[in-house]
Amino acid sequence: MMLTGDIPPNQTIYIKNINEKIKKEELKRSLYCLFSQYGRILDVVALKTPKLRGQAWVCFSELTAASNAVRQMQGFPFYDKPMRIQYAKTKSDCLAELEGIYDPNAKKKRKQEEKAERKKYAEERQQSATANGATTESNGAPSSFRHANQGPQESVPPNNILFIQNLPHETTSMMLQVLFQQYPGFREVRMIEAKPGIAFVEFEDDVQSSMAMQALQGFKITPQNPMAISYAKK
DNA sequence: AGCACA
Repeated sequence: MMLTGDIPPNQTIYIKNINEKIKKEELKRSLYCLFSQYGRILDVVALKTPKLRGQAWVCFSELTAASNAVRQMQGFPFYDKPMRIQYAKTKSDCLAELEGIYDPNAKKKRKQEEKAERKKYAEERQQSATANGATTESNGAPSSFRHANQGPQESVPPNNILFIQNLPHETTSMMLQVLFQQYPGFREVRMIEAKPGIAFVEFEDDVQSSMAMQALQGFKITPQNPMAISYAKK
């Protein structure tokens, strides 16, 4: 019995039943966060046009990553709605490009109204330039954080609350929730308006917080922002 | 429910 509705395996997964209230850029980042545990992500595509809202595509560099994601993230509570995941029906352009078989002119089935829609969303797309790590793997100087110095936190003993630093300023607590709730014992995310770039994530106990810390240490929401996770000072 | 990408 095929859960994927008779669609043959594809390196790209198609996700539907996504909460439509989430803004496009946040959505893409969250998807990137959530799915990069399965492998390298080449691209995340999400459009808010009437026909395409509530859906997204995540393109992996390996088919096995896509397969694992389809199975293991099926029904995952994403912004309060269970994800419905299938393989994509067609090959992503980003893959076709890699394989040198990408022909933009082959897409002539496009209708006028679609063009109009695209135009409408064009500017929005412009300012999203530096979104996900996939396309922007700059191998410059290794992470020069300026850690918001939280004082002598060198030897904080393990506890159930994690302290997260070096987050991009646009990070929302919902994004972090999506990321951290994958780990058992997750309780809540707390952020402070006046202090962007940091967050506190509470777990039921220090074993569970430690697991999450280990799993997500250095996780990049954007290529420039590897998370620095430590235990919070009590 | 809905399969796109300049």
